[in-house]
Amino acid sequence: MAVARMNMNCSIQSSLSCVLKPSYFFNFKTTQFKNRLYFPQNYLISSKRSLLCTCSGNFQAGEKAEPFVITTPLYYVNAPPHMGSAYSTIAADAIARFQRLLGKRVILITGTDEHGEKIATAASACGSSPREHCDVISQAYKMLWKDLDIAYDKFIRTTDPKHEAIVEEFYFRVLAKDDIYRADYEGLYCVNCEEYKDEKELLKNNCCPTHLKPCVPRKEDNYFFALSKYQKPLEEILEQNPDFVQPSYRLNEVQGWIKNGLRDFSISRAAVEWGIPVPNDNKQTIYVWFDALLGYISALLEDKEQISLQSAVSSGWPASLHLIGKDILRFHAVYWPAMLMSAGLSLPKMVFGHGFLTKDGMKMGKSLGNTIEPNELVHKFGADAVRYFFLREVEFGSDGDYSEERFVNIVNAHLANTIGNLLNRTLGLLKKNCQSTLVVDSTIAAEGKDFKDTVEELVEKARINYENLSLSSACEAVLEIGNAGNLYMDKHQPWSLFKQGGAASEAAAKDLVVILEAMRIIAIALSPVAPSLCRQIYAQLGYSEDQFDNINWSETKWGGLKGGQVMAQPKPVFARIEQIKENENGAEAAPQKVVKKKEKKQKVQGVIEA
RNA sequence: GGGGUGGUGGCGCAGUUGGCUAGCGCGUAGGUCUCAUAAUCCUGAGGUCGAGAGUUCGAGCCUCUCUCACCCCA
Repeated sequence: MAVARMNMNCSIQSSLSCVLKPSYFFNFKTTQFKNRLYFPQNYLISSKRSLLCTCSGNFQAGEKAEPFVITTPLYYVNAPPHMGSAYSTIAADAIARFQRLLGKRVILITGTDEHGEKIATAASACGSSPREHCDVISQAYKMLWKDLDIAYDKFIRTTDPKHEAIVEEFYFRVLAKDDIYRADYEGLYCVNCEEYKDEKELLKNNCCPTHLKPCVPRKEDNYFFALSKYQKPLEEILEQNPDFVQPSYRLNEVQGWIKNGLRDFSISRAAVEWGIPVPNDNKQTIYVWFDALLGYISALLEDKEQISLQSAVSSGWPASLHLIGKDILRFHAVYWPAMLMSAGLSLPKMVFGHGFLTKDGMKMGKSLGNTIEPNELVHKFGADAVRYFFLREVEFGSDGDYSEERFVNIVNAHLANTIGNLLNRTLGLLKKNCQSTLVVDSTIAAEGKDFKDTVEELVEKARINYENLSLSSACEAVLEIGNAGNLYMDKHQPWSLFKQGGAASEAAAKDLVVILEAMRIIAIALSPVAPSLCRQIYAQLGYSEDQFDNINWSETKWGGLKGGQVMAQPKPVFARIEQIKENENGAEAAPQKVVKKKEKKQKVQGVIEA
């Protein structure tokens, strides 16, 4: 229920510290390798291991290495997936893919939060059972993730029996700690929020500020979690691990919440049937926090494994990063750590709260009818374009805006014009002049050329930005390689050199190798963001699917392409998006830009003819 | 009401411990090459850095006041 009502963000730097080469260890923006949080007393049950780099060279994904566990929120199935969920998931997937490139064993967890009154209501509204409803919506999520190239490792549904078992065990642990008690609660309840509201925050007629519908008086005895007991420990944790909350500017807010005093919160509902029964009291069901958040742990269970907290935890807990939207930061940065401490489990290493998306400068809302439909977007423009746009154009952590015009401009300029066209023009020349075959090793071709150094510097820049979760800057650095490549082409003009023949022709052939090697590096470095596009680039460079599936960040080092390698037929890897706009009659007009240029040409011709 | 963040060329943003002619992306104007996905590359236009005052030899960066926007809390 609620995990999904949040959003996410995250940053990784610390935990990721492992890198491939010692030389990669300099220059981090933040206090990187503080890999681990220092928790008071024994909240750290598992992890001393990870602190320093566990890596050595291209370490293999060994069973023993601590995995990099990253989570998206578990999305609430009250409605089909929206763009916010897609954004969180795209970002998490890109980070996961980058970590895999570093050779880490990565577990990307996502899933759906399926309990609660709202779900039961939504289901009956369409005449189906809650379970049927959940099946449909969670399936819709899975399909969207497939369309968006999300390579998740675990998809946990909170209605999964093994999840329910974990929830129960967790509950007992906290109960044994004396952190759960029963109390009467009376107040105004918003059915849509599924929570009690403070009268102060309500609008006229006791309307909920979020749903604008009247809240109803409700009285029930609930079970409460003694959050207030954890005020001090939480303060200490944040003080000692300032990187725990990311982006850093959100830390103050979290500290403010804690400082203002923490109130125990209700963890059960008496009037809700669609949920996990409270152990020892089947008249109540467990409310979202003690249900959905546990999905991050239950998801770790292997299929044939014994279902217990211990075995789940041993499969990868604590998470390296919870990526969420800023709206659910409180629950992940305050409630959740306290719950974990109570249960004697380690805390996640980082919680990153990303920003919200707007459309054409306006907040999105169903009532406004201006939502971005992720399905529509991905079907219209493809996964690479959607992923690239949101990761590149929205500074990760901040709010960001979507407009179709901007989307098309950016994606065309970067993916089609800069990267796609660079590959295409180079392969065209290679085909015409070299039978699509590289004449020498890229290392030899680049001898004495600054270009190679430029590329290596930019790749390193990209790597550092990925590590710091500055995804936009990482994209930017990769794009700069493309710009440098186009510039190199224009300066060397291999097409003219080929016409001269002889030594000039040989030099030109080498230039093409140099560009293609840069292209190969781009394909690896951009693969976390635009995996399908990069796969196509790799294929055109003459590599197999298998080779692409096994790439490693260490291969961004110059020198991968060897003489004799045969390239595939040149074919645009990313087609420009031509914007079709309707004219006044409602009929489709030709793509705007094209029309413009044609007009220009005709004008020129007219002048000439006259 | 308290607190926070932010207001930089059309749009989105960078601007380090205050210092030479305020940068970048997209867009835009003109030019150029012709290998390429009407792409590339070059050049240009466009900014009183929210307003006002102060500190300073010097402020987009510091101080104060005001204003606008968004967020958190009460």
